[in-house]
This record gives sequence, C-alpha cells and structure tokens, in this order.
Amino acid sequence: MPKQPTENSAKWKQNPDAVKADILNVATRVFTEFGFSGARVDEIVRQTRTSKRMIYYYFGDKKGLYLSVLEAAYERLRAKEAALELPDEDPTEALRCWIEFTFDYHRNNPDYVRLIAIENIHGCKHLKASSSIRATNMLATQTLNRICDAGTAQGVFCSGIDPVELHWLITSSCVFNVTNRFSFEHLHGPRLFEEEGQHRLKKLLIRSIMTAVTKS
Amino acid sequence: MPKQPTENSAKWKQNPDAVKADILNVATRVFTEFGFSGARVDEIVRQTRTSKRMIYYYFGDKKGLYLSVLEAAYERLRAKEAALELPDEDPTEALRCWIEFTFDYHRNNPDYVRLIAIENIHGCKHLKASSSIRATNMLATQTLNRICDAGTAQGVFCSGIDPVELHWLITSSCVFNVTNRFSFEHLHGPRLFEEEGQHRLKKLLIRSIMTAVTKS
DNA sequence: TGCAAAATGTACTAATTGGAACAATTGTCA
DNA sequence: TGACAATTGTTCCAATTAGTACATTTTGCA
Repeated sequence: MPKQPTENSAKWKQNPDAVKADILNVATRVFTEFGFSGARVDEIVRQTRTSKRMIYYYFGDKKGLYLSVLEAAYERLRAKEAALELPDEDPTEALRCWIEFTFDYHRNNPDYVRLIAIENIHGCKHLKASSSIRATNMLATQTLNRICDAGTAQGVFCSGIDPVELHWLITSSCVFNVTNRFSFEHLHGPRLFEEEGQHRLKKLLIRSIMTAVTKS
Repeated sequence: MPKQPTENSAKWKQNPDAVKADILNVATRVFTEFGFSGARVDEIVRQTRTSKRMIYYYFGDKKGLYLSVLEAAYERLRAKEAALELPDEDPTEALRCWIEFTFDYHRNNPDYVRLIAIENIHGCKHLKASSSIRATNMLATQTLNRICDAGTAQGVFCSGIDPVELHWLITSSCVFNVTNRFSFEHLHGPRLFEEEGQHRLKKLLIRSIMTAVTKS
C-alpha cells in the first residue's frame, strides 16, 4: 500500500514520461524564443517542474535536448500530414487543399517553423546529425508527386511541373509568413497578419500557384 | 616629418575608418554564421586586425556592434534599390524586372537575409530600436505601388492587387530561398540550389506571380 | 612646438553558464 | 521482503565571455 504523504514529509513520485514531456514543452518554447545559443538551460529549468539534473539525465546535454525538441516538432508535422485526406480524383482541388493545409499548419505551429529557421542559421548541423528526420519528411513531395501525376494525366496541369520546385514555391511563402512576421510587421504594419489579412494572403497564394500550374 | 619605423619599434598609425570597416566586415560574417547570441566577441576580434578594445571604443557593446552590422546591411540594399532603373512605361516588364532583381539580390547577399532571419528570432527587438531603418526600406512597396498603378491604369493588371501583399508574395520566396537553403537541401538534395535549379526557380516564381497579376 | 583630444595596446575581472559530483528516494521483481 | 536499478534532489565547479581599467601613442591645432 502506498504511503500516505504526511504533512512533514511530502514525498515525490517517479514519473519519467511526464517529466520528459514537461521538459520538452518548456524547451520548445525557450529555444524558439531565444535560439539555440540564446536559450539558457537554467531558464528552461526554471519554467519546469523538475530540476536541471533531469535534463542531463534524460537528454545528455543541451544539444541533445535541442535535437529532441526538433525531432518532436518534425514528428508532429509528419503525423498531421499523414492524417490529411485529399480528394485524389480531383488534382486541382487536391492541390488547393494541400496549399491551404500547408499555409494553416505553418501559421498555427510557429514553433516548428522557428526551430527550422534556427537550425538553418547554424547550417542545420543538428538536423544532419539526426537519424530520424531525413526519412520523415518526404511525405510532402510524395503527395505533390501524386497530385502532379494525376494532374498531367488528366490534362489539367501544365506539363513539366517539377514537384520539388512546386514544394519550394508553396512552402516558401508559408514559412516566410511565420519566420519574417516581425520584420515585415515592423516595416509594413500589422494588417497582413490579422485574420482578414492572413485570409487574403492565403487566397492570393493559392490563386498564384493554381494559375501557374493549371493549363490556360 | 613622419618618423621612420625602426626595426625595433614598429609604430602604428591611426586609421579609424579602416578599423571600423574591418570590424564591421568581420562582425557581419560572424553574426550571420552564429546568430547574435552564438557569435563571440572574441572570435570577431580574432579575425580582425584590431583589438577588442576597439570594438567597445567604436560600438559600445555587442548589441551596438550588431545593430551597426544590421544597419549597414539595410543600407546596402537601399542603395541598390535606389540605383535600379525600371521601364516605367511597361508595368508588366517592370514587374518582371523587379522580381528578378529581388530574387538575385537576396541570393547574392545571403548575409543580409540571414541577419534579418536572426533578428526575427529575437522578435526584431534590435530592429525596433534602430531609428535609421524604419524609413529606409519602404522603397520596395513604393516601387510596387507605382507598378500596380500603371498596370491597372493600362488595364493589363487585375484590379484589386494590393502592393503590400504582392511584396509579401515576391519576397517570401526570395527570402526562403536563402534562409532555408540548408534544411531544404538536406531533405530534397542540392539540385535546386545549383545554377540550373536557381534559374528554373526564378522563372517559376516570375511566371507564377505574373499570371496571378496580369489580366487573363 | 606643445598640448589636448582621439585612437590604440595590454592585461584583467566579474558574472554567467553548461555541466558534474554526490547523495537520496522510489520502483520492480525474484 | 530485500536487493538492485531507475529516477530525482542538492550542491558545487571549471570554463567561457562580455566588458573594463589603465597606460601609451598618435594627431590635429592654437
């Protein structure tokens, strides 16, 4: 029978998963806010219900923690992508849905986008060191591959559309919309990042890409 | 008459401008490579022909140096933009030129793009503290404003094109092309970032935007 | 020419920060 | 139940790093 915690001895309970999750959550926030070098381990600890000891116990060192944060963020995207259902029979509509999904996901998960921005500043050296990420995120191009194939087969898309280039075109705007939000706001005001503005941007992006891809 | 430097006393000469320029150059490299927090003042000094003393003498502290680096980068872009001559009478061609210029400038000046990415990670707090930058970079939207006005006046552009949204659309791809190069290469290979690939991307971007803006 | 101001060199420090040492408590399973 | 492994708490440290104190040299100018 478990001991009743008495008033003078508030004993603790082991809970590895909760501790790990807690650390990861906080670390995600702190890393995205300050970058890898700017993030302080002590600050992460402070926001955590656990101690610094636990970070090093579970993640080895600061880099290991950062890498875990990165991998978890990738995994969340992968899961969402895998769960997305597109109208396979209608490539035009499928592409529209895909763009919308991509735009919204980036917008709603700035942490993910910022983490990758941070990675890129450091030449993606952590990313390259991760064995789990490379294979993970090819779903996007696979999806676009399918869509393009169907589109050209049905004669509704231009020929010569490269799925990777298309991915570049879609993702660039969706990423920029998050990563450079502050500087853009600073120069041009907050309008485009309010509800209405974001809606318009999404429509603009969709229109721009659809007209470029579909046959005149 | 200036003293001849004898063999045992190699005297130095004052040269404030050269020293400042030297520091700024090196600091730009180091900051863009490691981010603000990741950059080490000592590393900047090491790559410099001067001493740490000089950095604090001219720039006050690390933040001041970083801000100067940022402002110098902005100023270089502003100068290039101001020097650009567009065919005012032909809005379609003017827009094409502008996109091409923007794409190339970003590509050829990754330092500028990375600095802004770094700024955004820190919420642009340094940018906001700079008095010289706000007014500086509005040329882009002014230019697009002119182009759009001419385009709709001549009836070759769709109505309802917002120059700021257009700026967002153009810049997003041009920025992403630099900031996220490493992660994109890591996931999809280096092809798109070689000469041929970049050329194709630029054409794709131009086509995508032109078709979205010009009247069907 | 001489002197004050600007520019530079050298050596040092106070504070931060990632990480480790050591110890104690809890859970598990034979 | 008892021993061993897993988990957590506490305290401390060595190295890094931004920034400074102090001294010297150069230069413009009255």
